[in-house]
Amino acid sequence: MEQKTEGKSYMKRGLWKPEEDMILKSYVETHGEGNWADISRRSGSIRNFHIVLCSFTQKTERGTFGKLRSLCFCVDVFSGLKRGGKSCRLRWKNYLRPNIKRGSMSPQEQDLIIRMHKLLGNRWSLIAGRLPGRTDNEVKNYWNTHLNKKSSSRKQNAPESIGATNFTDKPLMSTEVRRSHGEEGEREGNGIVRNTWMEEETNSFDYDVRIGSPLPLISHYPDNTLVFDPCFAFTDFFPLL
DNA sequence: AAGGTGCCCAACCGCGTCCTT
DNA sequence: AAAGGACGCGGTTGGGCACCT
Repeated sequence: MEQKTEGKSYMKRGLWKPEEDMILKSYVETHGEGNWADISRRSGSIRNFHIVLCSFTQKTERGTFGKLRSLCFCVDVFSGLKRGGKSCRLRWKNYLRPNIKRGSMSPQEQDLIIRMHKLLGNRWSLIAGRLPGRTDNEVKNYWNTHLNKKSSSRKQNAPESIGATNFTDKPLMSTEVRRSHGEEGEREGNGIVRNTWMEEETNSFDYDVRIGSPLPLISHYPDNTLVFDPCFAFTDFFPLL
């Protein structure tokens, strides 16, 4: 799904792929936040690229199992990430930014949202500012799907403590990541085994094409188990390029 | 098992504000 | 002071999933 936006080339839309996340994350870590329009503007001019190694551990109710390692080549930064600036900013702000808290709202957070909303109305960014790790989009969605109904039904019924409601935990990973890692389900009560891949660590290595940095063609990861040749056809790994 | 329905939430859109020139 | 671009915010949409019949 692509569309001509922002008066430039055709921009990709829809759900973000893990590779795109990786590229955006790499860009922001290298260049900092802001200049979102530059990400797509610089698209196509490969100047350097990152190698990112992610480790995941599989946690089940029977304990923690082996690691899944995924090797990702982030063709920098200047990557061919055909996304509009707005889309990149939103993705970073709502999902990729460090310290984003995922999972269900605690009773305290629910209570705070209700009280703040009573005070400020739909000023979601202000409300989110009082909830560390929560985004305005998340607070807004949460209000619209959970609290709005509850709040209106509370007007009809007797006022109650909001902490009494039993909310189920949300998954820890985004929809697309959960799908790509084959998450089975969270309904432990129904006999379905919890099977969640958790990102454990990420290592990245840079190769600068501009200045021909003297990084070796063969790199070893900390445990000396992986080898990488940057002359690789990395486009094989990035259908989006 | 298959189809219908409703819910959730990530992402998009439009508009207002801020900043730079 | 004006214009244009970048950014931020709130409203809305729609894809995918779970549940129901």
